[in-house]
Amino acid sequence: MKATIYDVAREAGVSIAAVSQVINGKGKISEERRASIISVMEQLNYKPSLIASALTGKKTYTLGLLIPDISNPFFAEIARAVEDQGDVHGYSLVICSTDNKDERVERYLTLLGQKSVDGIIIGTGMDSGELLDLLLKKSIPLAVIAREMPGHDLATVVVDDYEGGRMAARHLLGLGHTRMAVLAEHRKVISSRERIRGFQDEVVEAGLQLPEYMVKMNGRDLVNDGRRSASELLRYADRPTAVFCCNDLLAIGALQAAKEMGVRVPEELSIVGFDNTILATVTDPPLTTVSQPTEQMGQLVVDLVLSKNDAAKPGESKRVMLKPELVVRQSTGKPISI
Amino acid sequence: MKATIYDVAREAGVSIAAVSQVINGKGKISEERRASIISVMEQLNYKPSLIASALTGKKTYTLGLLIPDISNPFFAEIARAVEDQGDVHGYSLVICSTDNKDERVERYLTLLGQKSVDGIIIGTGMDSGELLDLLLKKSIPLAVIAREMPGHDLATVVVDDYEGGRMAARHLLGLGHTRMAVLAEHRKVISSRERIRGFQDEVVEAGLQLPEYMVKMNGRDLVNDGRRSASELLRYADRPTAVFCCNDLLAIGALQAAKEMGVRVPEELSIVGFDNTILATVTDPPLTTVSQPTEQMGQLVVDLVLSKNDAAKPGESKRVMLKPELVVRQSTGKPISI
DNA sequence: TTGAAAGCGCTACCAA
DNA sequence: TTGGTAGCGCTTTCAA
Repeated sequence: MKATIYDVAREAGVSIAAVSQVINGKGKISEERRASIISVMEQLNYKPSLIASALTGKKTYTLGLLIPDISNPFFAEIARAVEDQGDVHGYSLVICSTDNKDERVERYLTLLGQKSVDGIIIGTGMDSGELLDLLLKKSIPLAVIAREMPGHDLATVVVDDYEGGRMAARHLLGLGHTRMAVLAEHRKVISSRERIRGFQDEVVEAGLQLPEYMVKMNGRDLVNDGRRSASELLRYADRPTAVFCCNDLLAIGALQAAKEMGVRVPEELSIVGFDNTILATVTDPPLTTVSQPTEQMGQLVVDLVLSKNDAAKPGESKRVMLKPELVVRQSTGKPISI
Repeated sequence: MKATIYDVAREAGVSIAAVSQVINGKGKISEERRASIISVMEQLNYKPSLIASALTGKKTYTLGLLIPDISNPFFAEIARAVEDQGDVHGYSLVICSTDNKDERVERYLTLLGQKSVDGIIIGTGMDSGELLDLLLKKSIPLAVIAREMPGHDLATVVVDDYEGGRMAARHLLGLGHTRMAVLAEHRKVISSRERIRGFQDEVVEAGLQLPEYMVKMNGRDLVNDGRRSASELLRYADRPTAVFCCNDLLAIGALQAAKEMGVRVPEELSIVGFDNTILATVTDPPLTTVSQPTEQMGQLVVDLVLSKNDAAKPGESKRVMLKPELVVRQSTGKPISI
């Protein structure tokens, strides 16, 4: 069986209060008692139960991370960054893959609440704003990463999605493209919407159009849905010479569609991704993509949710918006007709 | 503030015992009391604290997963499978990326112990067998995935690594290769060793050799280390015509090295990976690789650690060994000299 | 300095 | 059926 504080106290011939003191390094204890207690603790291999300590109002040293899917390399990278920074402060990480389904979001959120985690980091889309209020009422710190959470004043770390979209468009426009398409995620995903908006604004400012039928929404199975959507685009009589994909997974789908249909990339179709995951470096051809600084984002969001940062003006949540960066590889080029 | 069982009891005009009854669906309560209590619970948005309930000896509904790195797509897939199956039984998942460092393994293991998780799934290498015994003594169920844990009789789910190595070798031999090399992980990683052993046995049985200088060990930064190792191999006067990589990440490194040095794949160098991650489908050329059934593995290991499977003979731990599968893509071909 | 004791929120046993 | 109550393991007053 597991040793408890009572075992240690008995063995050391002291009260449990004394043992608690040395565990927490507080209070006054004579050096010899402390030493003897410590030695007993080691001997019994005693480790204080975090459950019990949490019940007395202390921390659980657990953070929750809500993301669409841990097997999506982008979120896996975010998770790793969050885990590492949490680890720095002694926290461990509960992973919650939501598939962007409200039902899963809801279930996970209440579960994390019941487990009294010390903070929840949200990196997934969700409709259920009420749930957040509930959590807030239970005074669980919340922070948002890689997403906006409109209508809620939460600490947030994002990349400038709008600007990222503009960068992608600027790059393609600069190459001379005039017929461009977009592969987006579910419309629930705000970052995706922002990227499209930026892309579109830039295109329109250049005096061109982004007709609605050139913008395809996609479901959960990003690669395959992206592939299907791209095939459709490529079957148009006025098929696009370039496609901006709201993440690398969709871009890979587009790449596959092009390959299947014998459409050369980038000669006949330029493809731009988003996220700059490891995937973008290994595709054929390597993907031009908009990069997010995942490591920095993970660090910042953990510090925010744990309020390890310099406290902002009270009542005003911190917002950090990082700059994306365009990484040009070989999946983009001049349109062949030019 | 968060509502407690006392709030509910007071509000409903009953004892906390009654409330506890309806939470756990046990004991006898009249239908009306039950209904009224339930309505009060909803009204107060009461959710029982899992911390408190865990302290009374019930489960924590938390599982720990130790893996080298969640940002490695193979382990991200495993994690997703484990998470989903855990979710089926109402458990959430704490992710622990160890980087295969004993120090991290140790820290995470004791942390999980202090948090009284209901089970730990180990998918990382480790030297510290004593720690496991300690955990076992504290009666935390353990199970191993995608690894062997020699010297410990633990429930285990693996793929037949040895056979996987043989399959890779058979494939390359069948293509006519005679000078082959291996890119392996750190020697601490047993699965890697088994894969090499299988590969080597098959090669030797074919009357060929696998000299030691053709086997390169690699560190934590798999892609880059793989790239470096592959460059070395390609600089040999008797450079190999094929290389078997113990995972897809190493294979990608090899691919990059080949590209950098102008070595054509598969014409001048055939590359075989292992794991069949999403990466293998997007590389240029797509990777021939040995596939592991991650989803099935995740499901099985969760059921094992929760003993949801049909109980084995007591005292005898369950072992499940799944068959790998060779997925032939375009990174392998006949050696050019033939 | 030290320790007795009152919780933390919930479960489970036992008496009413 | 119901509710009082003794813990679960630990923290934290508050006296001694």
